[in-house]
Amino acid sequence: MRYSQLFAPTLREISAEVEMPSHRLLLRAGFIRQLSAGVYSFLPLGYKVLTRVANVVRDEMNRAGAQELLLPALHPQELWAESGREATMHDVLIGLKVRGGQFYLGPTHEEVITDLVRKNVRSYRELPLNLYQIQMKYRDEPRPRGGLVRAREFMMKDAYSFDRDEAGLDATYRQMYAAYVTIFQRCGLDVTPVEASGGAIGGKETKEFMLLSDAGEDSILLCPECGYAANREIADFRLVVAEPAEPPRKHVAVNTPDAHTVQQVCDFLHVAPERLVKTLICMADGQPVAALVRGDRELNEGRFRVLLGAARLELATPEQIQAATGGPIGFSGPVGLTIPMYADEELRGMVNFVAGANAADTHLVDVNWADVTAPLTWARLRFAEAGDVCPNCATPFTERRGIELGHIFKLRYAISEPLRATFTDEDGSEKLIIMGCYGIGVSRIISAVAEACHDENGLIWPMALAPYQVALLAMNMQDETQRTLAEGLYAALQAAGVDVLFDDRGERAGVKFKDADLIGIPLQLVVGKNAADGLVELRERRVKNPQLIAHDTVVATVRERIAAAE
RNA sequence: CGGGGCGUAGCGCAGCUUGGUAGCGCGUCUGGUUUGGGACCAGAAGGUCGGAGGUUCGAAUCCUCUCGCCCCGACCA
Repeated sequence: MRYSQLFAPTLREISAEVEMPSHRLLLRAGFIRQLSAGVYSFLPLGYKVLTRVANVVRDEMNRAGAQELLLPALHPQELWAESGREATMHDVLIGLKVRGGQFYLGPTHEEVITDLVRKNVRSYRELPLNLYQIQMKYRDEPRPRGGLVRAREFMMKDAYSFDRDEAGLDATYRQMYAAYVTIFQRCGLDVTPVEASGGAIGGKETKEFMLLSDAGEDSILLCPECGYAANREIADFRLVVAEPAEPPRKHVAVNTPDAHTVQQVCDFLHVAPERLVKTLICMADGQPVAALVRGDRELNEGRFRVLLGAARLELATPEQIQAATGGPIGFSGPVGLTIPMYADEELRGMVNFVAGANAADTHLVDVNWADVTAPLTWARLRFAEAGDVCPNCATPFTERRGIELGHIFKLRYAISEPLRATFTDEDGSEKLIIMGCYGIGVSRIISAVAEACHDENGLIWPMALAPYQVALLAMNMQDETQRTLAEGLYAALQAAGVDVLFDDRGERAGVKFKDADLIGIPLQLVVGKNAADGLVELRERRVKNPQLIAHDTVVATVRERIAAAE
């Protein structure tokens, strides 16, 4: 490709509003442009990288025995109602009216693929089946961010497996796990598999593939000793129970005007947050329940929701709190409460703690569990955090942020049951197909690689994903010797099957260097003053190690370097 | 959805506090000189100041509403 023909509008400056390095660089280097929040165009360079990522994924999926197909983006509303996910995924569904009824833009394709399979698969002889698609998905994200990291329209690879039985699913799952490890490795990413939550769809035994990064949206707890790694949403830990340090006293009410946050109460009473029991009033499918955690801890709402078996769980509004506790928000406490109460097991050992009095501007001090008369259920309610210890080896966790790039999990019958996707087994009985689902954020990988591979001058693509393998820079196109040599090398490299971007513009050398660095092509071939001696300069974007080589060895040397890099 | 920030020329920004001729840098166009790390000189074009309403003799600037975008949180197969 000749740079003079290429549509790659690079930007010298970019708005200070754009913060994430990958986002800034992808915009500056002319890979993507935003149309709307979370909606991006892929320009030629960005599209080439997207295609390269997709091809790596495709390659490994095919190798693992999955078959590629393409599914509709328009999904009839009835199908989503049938699976029951119209309700659970309501918030992200983008609906639209079409002649013939209500449709949704596909946010994921379990329903569509399962419908396809239930209509076309009858016998155990046709199983197992692993089908995948690489295409745009659409979600009404509450908050798009970070460019391609979280978009409303994004490219995703999703594979769906259909097996006869648990053993078959196990085998497929393991196969996908191995394929994922290879895919991320080929993309040059150091990805950490972590224990994860199945989310709204449920499903046990699930792994997320995380790129550890400060820009990540998920919190990961890592055991430096045994390698246990888990998303904070589900991370397990070994509970260290404190022994009561003092005899219980009788509780008393104290006036705490305007102290409705933990911090305010602590400041006012001069106690540490871990001496407080925080009482959170939640609405579980419309019914009020109380969750008690230590003042300095965070309630894991997802875990709590699963514990309650509720479909929906949210924090109660001030009005709902008033109705459920008789007091205003910020002053709730377990003493005298009549709604169902769940207390974090860590609280068992606490004595003489502080809690709300369910009355305005009032807290109770020296509260003890004996003071709580209504039934109380002990459970694990809080998030694990750095400092908690590994469930396997009791080593303290470290906590990191991560960008989720892939997610594999066993759906089992979560979709096939409501959709009645069955087959006839060897013994003539009708059975539900057991399913798995394996996603990779293809467009997100672009951001992840950009985030992991860049320097102050721009992007640095790994050879396998680079938009071009070599940037051929002619320092001075006016110089006949340079121009002729560069044109010759361009033709020779193309003939040798090298993907080369030839900067044939009339720009000054500095501009060409800046653009080449910004775009991040791994190899740079510089035709300049040494052209008269038949010499050109070869260097790597990553390390900037100029090396003079004879013009007639260029093709061979470049091919060697490419092979070495892949 | 809660909190914070920002919308002024193609891009990046200043001007707004204290109302009075809309500015700077980059880019673009023309001519010339340059040519190994985003050149220089001369000239030129280019703006409904996000939108609507209001206050005022007069609004980019003050007030109200609204739309869009960014960041933090909530949410997230």
